[in-house]
Amino acid sequence: MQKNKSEKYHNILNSAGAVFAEFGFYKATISQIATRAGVADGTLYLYFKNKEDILYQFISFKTNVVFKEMRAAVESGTTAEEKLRQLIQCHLREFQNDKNMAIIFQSEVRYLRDIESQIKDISKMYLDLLSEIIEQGQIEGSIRQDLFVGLVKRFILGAVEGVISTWVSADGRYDLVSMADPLVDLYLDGVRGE
Amino acid sequence: MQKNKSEKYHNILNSAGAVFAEFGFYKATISQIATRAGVADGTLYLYFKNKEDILYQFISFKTNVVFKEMRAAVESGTTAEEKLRQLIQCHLREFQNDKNMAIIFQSEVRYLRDIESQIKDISKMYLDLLSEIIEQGQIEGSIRQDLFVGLVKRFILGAVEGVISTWVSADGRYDLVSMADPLVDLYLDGVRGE
DNA sequence: TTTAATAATGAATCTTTATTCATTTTTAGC
DNA sequence: GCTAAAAATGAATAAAGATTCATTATTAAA
Repeated sequence: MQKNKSEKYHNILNSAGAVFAEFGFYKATISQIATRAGVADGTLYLYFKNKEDILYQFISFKTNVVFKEMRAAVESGTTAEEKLRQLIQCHLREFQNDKNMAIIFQSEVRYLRDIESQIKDISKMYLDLLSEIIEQGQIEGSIRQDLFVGLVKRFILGAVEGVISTWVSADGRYDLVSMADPLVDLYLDGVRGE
Repeated sequence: MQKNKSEKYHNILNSAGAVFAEFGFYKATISQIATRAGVADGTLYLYFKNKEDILYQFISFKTNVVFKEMRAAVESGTTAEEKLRQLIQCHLREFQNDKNMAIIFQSEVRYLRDIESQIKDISKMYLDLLSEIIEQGQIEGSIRQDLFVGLVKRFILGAVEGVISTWVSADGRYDLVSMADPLVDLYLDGVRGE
């Protein structure tokens, strides 16, 4: 198994992403991935331990990339509200720009239940970003004090994921990023009338 | 294949639910399900077309039950706010009372992408319930007019699902239903301070 | 009790694929 | 251009597990 992350490695990884996204992990076959990558079946085993490892590495790689972006986005804001807007915008942008990733994160991550790993911590990292933002907002006074923060975080992440999920179901036919501000407005002000 | 939904049919369905929830659809085996149900492998095929059909029927059955409950819950309220509270409470209660269902809805429904069916409409039915409530609220004046309803619905459902998902990850160790009111408060009033 | 229909069994079959590895091709240093 | 190491190939292997079906057990009516 090669050690350096060569061009071929990433080529296979991307092909795998496309195939997993289209068929799901279990229905996807090694041959499909190999064919799409333009290599022989056996070649995959020079770069990956096994089929599961391909999924694992895909998710792991994407997670790293996306989190770097997200952290940068958060740091680009000053107030809690700015940071939140930047985060949600970044989240939607990254997923919009990589629909395979969006689909896989949505459908396959659940299958990694057993695999103890950094992967379990995808949401955790995200929720930690949110924690920081919420705490800052509470200090600033822009966010209420009387909140169950654990619930608020889940509330925010759940809603973004729901929006992404709908977008995926709609085959990515509309602009996802434009949902960011309306969504944050909902977080902040709720739906109550009068 | 039997036609009437006998006791054995439901026994198998429940066993399947437990096994699917524990191992996931693809890692679950027919033998595991049969053993847990206390019947022979072949017996499953007297009641179900194939393995996928078992999952399909499980989801289908649970969906019907839960939707009956949800509709009743909504109808038990008068104002939009009451209806929303009842719906979310019912949602959380039903999932709390049937963790296998919660896990399966969360992890496996995505796999039915290809299967065109009433199952695709799980969220749709739910979103329709929400539509009614939101529209009523807008007429009453308890919900703002200037909302993108499509987004609001997704926002609400996404957040509940997120909360359920966290509860499942935490192995169902706390009371899910008690999250209902705080959650609805978030929908209504948001997190903004002062 | 006999019998015919119905239900259940579980070992054998069949299919599908992930994985291996003996062989071939490519690469790069000389 | 030669050669040894590295990389790639893809046919053969092996394992798993879904599904079938000939056989056995159960049921219920006469």
